[in-house]
Amino acid sequence: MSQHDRRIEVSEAAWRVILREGLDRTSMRAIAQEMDCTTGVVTHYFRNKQELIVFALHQVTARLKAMMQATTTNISTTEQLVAMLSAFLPLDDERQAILKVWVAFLGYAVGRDSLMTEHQQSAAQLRELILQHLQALQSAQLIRADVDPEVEANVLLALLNGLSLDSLIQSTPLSSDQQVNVIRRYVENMLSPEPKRSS
Amino acid sequence: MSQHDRRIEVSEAAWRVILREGLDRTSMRAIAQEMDCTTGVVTHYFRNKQELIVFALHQVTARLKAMMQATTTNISTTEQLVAMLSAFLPLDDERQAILKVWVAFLGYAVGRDSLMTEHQQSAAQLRELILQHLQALQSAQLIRADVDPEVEANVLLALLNGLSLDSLIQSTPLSSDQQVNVIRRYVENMLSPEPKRSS
DNA sequence: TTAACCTCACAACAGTTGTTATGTAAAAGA
DNA sequence: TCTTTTACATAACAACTGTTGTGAGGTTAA
Repeated sequence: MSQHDRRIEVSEAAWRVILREGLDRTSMRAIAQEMDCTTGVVTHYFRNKQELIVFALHQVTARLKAMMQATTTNISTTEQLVAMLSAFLPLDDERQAILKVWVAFLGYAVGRDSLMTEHQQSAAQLRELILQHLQALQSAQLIRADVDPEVEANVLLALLNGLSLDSLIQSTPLSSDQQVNVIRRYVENMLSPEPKRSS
Repeated sequence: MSQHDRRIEVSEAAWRVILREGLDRTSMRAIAQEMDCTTGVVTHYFRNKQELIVFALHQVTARLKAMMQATTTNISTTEQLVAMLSAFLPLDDERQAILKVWVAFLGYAVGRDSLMTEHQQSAAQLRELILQHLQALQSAQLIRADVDPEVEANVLLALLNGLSLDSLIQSTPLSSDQQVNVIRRYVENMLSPEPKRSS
């Protein structure tokens, strides 16, 4: 097993501890215990704790990005855009877990400018991803000309983050179908007026 | 100064430390130092740290709720609804500070079920607030009959939370006007069809 | 075989943590 | 005035933290 893979194993053990105990109780010893070994492993693959935290955060944001990119790369219909955006939503256990870890890291970043910058860079990448597809769809005249892709990219990402939080902190959260439908309705509101069909 | 007021002073000192240092570095001693006194004060007014944390969190959620309720209690137009919702957005320094503290607490709640429940209760109250106004507007036939207030209450709160996060983690966040406009456009999409006017 | 290296266990370090007990001066109440 | 309570300061406690160093055992390379 390569050194890089081993680092990922450590960071995934860290995820599990974070989910179970909380980020502030995720100590070196707790991570090692989660891996059924000693702190020697952790210190061997990471210079110090901060490096581990940053690495684990990178893994989270990389996964989020990968989830959206895993859909068709060439988005030619709005329904494909909906599919890509929905890939971000916490619709299964794995994505819910990632969401919780992400939220833990975000809260941890308050009061730590360097970590908050990491979050901003990650968010910028996701925004760019959405933006490019919006611009492509607008070039193809599938969405209206008066829609500002720069703004709507922010709004769509905000909607995704908001719906994700909804599933976390609402006692009566939206169902999976409802979450996707919210996205779909918002996207369809940007559609160009339907060309008249001969009836 | 009453005992209750003193407790609030302590929790507000905790907020400042959280903003500056991060929640996990907000120790009893750091809070006391922020108040220019010793830990004797903190331990005198709070049984233990958890009680302090829960109290400070309650103060945050109470403020958020108060902000939305501070607008006109009787919402008879959709623009008043937009105003109420906009009161939640982090449009000034104070509300941005509260947002950061809230995010810190939310991340801290991951792995702590009791704290997460507190967040859910707070979110349920905000949802109820929005829901009641939506139902009233629908009764007055200002918004369409096919709009489901139960769903839209979640969506609107998700949009508010999402836009708030946007201002925190986007390197190119929406301006204040843009944030309000997003809310306004979404609300106006629920409007009943305009009654024909004589022209 | 010998040497270098990788992987990890283990122990010890100083610093920080929440909590508790004790002391003290001021305020309040009788 | 005497007593009780309030509002802190101070110090000490064990538990836990990240970090570092040492060394053992196994693998690889010469």
